Amino acid sequence: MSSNEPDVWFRFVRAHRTVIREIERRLAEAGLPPYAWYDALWGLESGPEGTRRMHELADVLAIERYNLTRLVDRLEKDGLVMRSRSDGDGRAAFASITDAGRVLRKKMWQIYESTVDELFLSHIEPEQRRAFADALERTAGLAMDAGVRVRGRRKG
Amino acid sequence: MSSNEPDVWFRFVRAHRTVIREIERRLAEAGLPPYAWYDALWGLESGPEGTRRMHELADVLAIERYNLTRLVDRLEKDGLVMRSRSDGDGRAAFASITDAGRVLRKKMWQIYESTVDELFLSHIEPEQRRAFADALERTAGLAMDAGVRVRGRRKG
DNA sequence: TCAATGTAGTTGCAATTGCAACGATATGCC
DNA sequence: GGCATATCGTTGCAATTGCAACTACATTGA
Repeated sequence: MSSNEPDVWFRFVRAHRTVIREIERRLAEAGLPPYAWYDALWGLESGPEGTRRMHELADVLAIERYNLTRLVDRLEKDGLVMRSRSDGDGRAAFASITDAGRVLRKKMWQIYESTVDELFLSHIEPEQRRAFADALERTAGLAMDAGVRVRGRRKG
Repeated sequence: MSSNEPDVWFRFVRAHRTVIREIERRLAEAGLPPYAWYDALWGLESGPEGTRRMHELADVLAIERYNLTRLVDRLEKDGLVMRSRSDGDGRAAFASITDAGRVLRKKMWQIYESTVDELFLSHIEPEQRRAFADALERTAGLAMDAGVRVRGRRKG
């Protein structure tokens, strides 16, 4: 069954699961919120004024919008994020990271970064990181072209 | 914030999500079961006699045991898998793929393989696949050593 | 022998996710 | 303008997942 080709993919999936699982474990052990919160907070903090439109944040994180809605619900309930609405486009909704959100993100970052370094980055030869990163970017980008946004009739 | 180092990881996560999402989309479109079923069926079919112990299969797939229990429940209900028990160790339970399971796996494989090829493999230069695969294997392996199995008191 | 501890698999329940559909706007076209 | 169509964000409900506890069996060591 294609002796070694799809093996890269299988290993990819396994590596993803094991690293994520370990990050979750260490965060929980430290009494911190789950992995998904970090990504969302960073997605906002890296945006202009710590703010992004909902659908844009969903795209950045590559998660579904209805899931983002409820993730932001949880973050908002904990005071880590604030919602607001646009004057221009009546449909638009924004989420912004709060000061408390920034503090928490930094705290999570310590565990997050060290775990990724230890379990993931350290196994990739430095001179391969660029090639690796490029390939992954092409992958994600093309995957989105191929289907993820087709729902929105971007092509077809 | 570490300008480009963890970027590999972010891209890794995004690539994973987008490819998985697209696989799920195409499987559903073809009226086939979700991605997880494929992996489980292949995990069994690739084992001796198409059979594995439950906890072994969970390790191969890098998923939690309680999730495997219920995944196998679903597969069994559809006649794709059969459970059996060991004579020797009274705790042991096995799962085996059935003929129907093999047929379904092959059907899913067509969509699965072409999607992975198109969205993932084709973006990795052939001469980098080995390095890529090796790095991923180290990653997954070490992650397991580091924590995943610690629950079972393998060290510490 | 038998208590203490470890392992395998499962289950109840709560949290999260996926799907389909909705209400509210916005845009294109006549 | 006004209708058809598209987008945005959300919600109800069903399916899946995560956590903690439990049953059953195995192993260890006094």
